[in-house]
Amino acid sequence: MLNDFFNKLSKNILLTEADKVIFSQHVVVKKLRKRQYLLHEGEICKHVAFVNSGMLRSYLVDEKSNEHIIQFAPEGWFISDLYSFITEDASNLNIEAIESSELVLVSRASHIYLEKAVPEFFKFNYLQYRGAYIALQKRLTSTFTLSAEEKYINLLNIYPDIMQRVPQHMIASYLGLTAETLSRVRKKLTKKKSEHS
Amino acid sequence: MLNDFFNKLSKNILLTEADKVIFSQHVVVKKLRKRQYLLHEGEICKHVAFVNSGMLRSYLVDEKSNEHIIQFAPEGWFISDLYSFITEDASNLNIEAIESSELVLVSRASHIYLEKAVPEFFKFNYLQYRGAYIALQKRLTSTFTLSAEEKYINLLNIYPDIMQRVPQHMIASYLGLTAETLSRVRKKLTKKKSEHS
DNA sequence: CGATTTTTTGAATCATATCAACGTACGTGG
DNA sequence: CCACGTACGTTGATATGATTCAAAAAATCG
Repeated sequence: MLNDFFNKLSKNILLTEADKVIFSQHVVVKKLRKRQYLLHEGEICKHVAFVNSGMLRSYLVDEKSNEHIIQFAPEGWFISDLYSFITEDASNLNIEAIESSELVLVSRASHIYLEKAVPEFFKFNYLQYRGAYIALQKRLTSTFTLSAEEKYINLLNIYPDIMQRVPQHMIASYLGLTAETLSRVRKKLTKKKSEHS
Repeated sequence: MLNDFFNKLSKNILLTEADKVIFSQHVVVKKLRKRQYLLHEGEICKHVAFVNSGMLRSYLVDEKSNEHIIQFAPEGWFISDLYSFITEDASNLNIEAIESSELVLVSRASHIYLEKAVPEFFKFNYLQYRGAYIALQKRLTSTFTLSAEEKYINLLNIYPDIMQRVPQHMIASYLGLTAETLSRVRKKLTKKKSEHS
């Protein structure tokens, strides 16, 4: 059950068998069917979830009830509302499975415990946060500097297979576009492509 | 020279006098006059800078040669291009003093050394990265969900005195607006305010 | 003071959003 | 297996918020 989880950790840190035992005593495996939620806005985010299989999304709903996707988490990724998880304030995010998924959940208490009991896990989180910060900064600058078309192409460069897994309107939401705009962008691109050949 | 720096660290971690001695041997104090640069794009970012006094900005220039401000760093903040600093790839950011400033510089080698020699510094950076990630996520969502006017008001709520220190066109750049748009937003707001009274 | 930088204002333009309708595909229950 | 409902994607017409360009006004600096 926890193999993928341990493999992920092992890519960045050194995990002993003893560490794995400790982890296995402090994490919970959970399955979610498509469209089930790990977190609803208003709740306190109780877990960091590692995605063993499947895929989740976190999103926020604004005053005009438009959804804005913060993050996609396919297998091998983590997802949470870190702000709520740390502060124990109510979250304004929703986290939903967009495919049937298997998760490894780490509660707040376990997270704190594990960082002490397994110093390498503390280091792992250090690297995660740092990497997430850098990646998010890239996303912000592409939001500022690119047109709708460029944003879409840029995303495809980073995640070439994303269109095969994620509904188009969710991609639009992630990019900060409307579904209609993305549809038109794609149409224009396929036209360009056919002209080009 | 390093008092502000140590005070900043001490807000989140416990620093011993011995730690302070170690730090003092591995950091460099540098002064920058207004308009001087800590980093030009194309260079490798060699330092993380703590701002003792003054204020810096980091920004990126896009293909249309528009500037986009990534971060402001007034006294008490850190600034760097973390991506370039870590990977030692060329940076595409510029870091410039927008006021005469005094900085405490930590080189890459020193940063790595200090994280080992002063475990609390490792913890400090963990907290910094985590906090920076959360803050950046808020900024991204406000970019997605708010109008120009709302973005400006939102910024004033977070940094009430920012207009007193930063030229207006830089605020616009930080918010992802043109200087003209921000000027019009402000005009509209002062009108609203006067009507309201 | 003159010179440069910054902010303001106006008019035209543009990219994207909005609203509404339609087409298509999918999956579930009858 | 068909029919119906729901979700998803496309298309068109129109609206809108923000940008662009240009120039004047105001502020700042040496």
